[in-house]
Amino acid sequence: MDRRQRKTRAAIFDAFTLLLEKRPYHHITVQEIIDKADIGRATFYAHFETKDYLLKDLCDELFGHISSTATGIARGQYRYVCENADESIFLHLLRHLQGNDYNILALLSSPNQEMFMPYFKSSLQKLIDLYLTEQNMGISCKLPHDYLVNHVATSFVETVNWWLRRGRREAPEVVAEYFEIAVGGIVK
Amino acid sequence: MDRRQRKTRAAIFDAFTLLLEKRPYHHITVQEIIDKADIGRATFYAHFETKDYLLKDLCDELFGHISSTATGIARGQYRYVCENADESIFLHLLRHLQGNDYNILALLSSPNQEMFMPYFKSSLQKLIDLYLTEQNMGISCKLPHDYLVNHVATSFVETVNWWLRRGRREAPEVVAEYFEIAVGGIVK
DNA sequence: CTAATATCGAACAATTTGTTCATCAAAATA
DNA sequence: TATTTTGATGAACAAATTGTTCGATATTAG
Repeated sequence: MDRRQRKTRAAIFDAFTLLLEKRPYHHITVQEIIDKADIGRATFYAHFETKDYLLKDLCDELFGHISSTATGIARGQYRYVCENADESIFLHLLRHLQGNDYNILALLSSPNQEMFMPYFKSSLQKLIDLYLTEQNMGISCKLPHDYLVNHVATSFVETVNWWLRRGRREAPEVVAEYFEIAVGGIVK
Repeated sequence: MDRRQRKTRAAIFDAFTLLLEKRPYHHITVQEIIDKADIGRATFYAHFETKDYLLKDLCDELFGHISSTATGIARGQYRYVCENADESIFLHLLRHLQGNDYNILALLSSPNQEMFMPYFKSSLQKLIDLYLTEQNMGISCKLPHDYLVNHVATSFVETVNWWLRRGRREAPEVVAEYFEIAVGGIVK
């Protein structure tokens, strides 16, 4: 990819992200993005058909990254066992969230939180599906598989949102503990 | 309120609801609403400042109704006890959803499902908050009250969404059973 | 160096929004 | 019933925004 294209694309993503952190998506105009990114109008439309496609591409990049990281973790050494795991996969995710990827955190704390939830959730679902299947968990319980996956994924997303809404006062360990109490009864 | 006002307001709500059932909120134009409601342009703006306010008013009406019904139920005879309740409050809500209020169901099944979730959830939160506090439940467990309320409310909303996504194949009793298995471990 | 390609910026039509106003119709009131 | 008040109408309007086009310029890759 041409270096110019890369720079333009990055400039647009950065500008868009900054705007999304402050104001609701629907109130952000293409012109604002263009101004903040400091590019020409025609250039924007050479990269993205519409604002909606821009959003989609941004989300794919952000959560695709998390998703692959998560899948990597899922193949690894972590076990979802409430009693004796000293680092559950969910604690790991929380740490990962808090530490590296400030962008995702900022967006999940933004006025557009609701908009990003589905992306976040669906990347988690892949992970949790894999996880529950691999470890043969949740078989003994009477819940349909997809119901269970959805329930666990949603509960984690909501746990993160609760954490963020309160300004991340609790340590990841505490939050992970809450989450495991909340869903722990089912899959063990 | 003037009969003309009532009729106009109802016409707008009906038209808007019909449109919301089929197409995403952001793609619906004020002009479309006007056309479908068969009213004058100026009339629309005499009733609602913007499309956003119209949405808010519609939601207040829909979920305010559910919310007060729910609060009524909460004051009543129902108990959230998994083992021996022959009709939990949640089952009652599911029946109520399936039966009477087709509009809410249609909107929660629509392309705008995500948009209505927060309203649905917050009306449930009031109910669940009341319920858990009244019955002194969830005290023995180590979760913060607001975390617990949020978790239970979200789980119910997601249960309903799961049910709707699959075309309401299961009987309300079965769905209520799933829900109670999912959250049952915590508050007993 | 040269050919290909990305950016620029201004100009453009098309859509949508929200307002205004004079006129007409319906409701409340006396 | 007659009068007054209020709501509905629809056309016309400015403003904002969108997505496109095109010739000129700058940058990259080979």
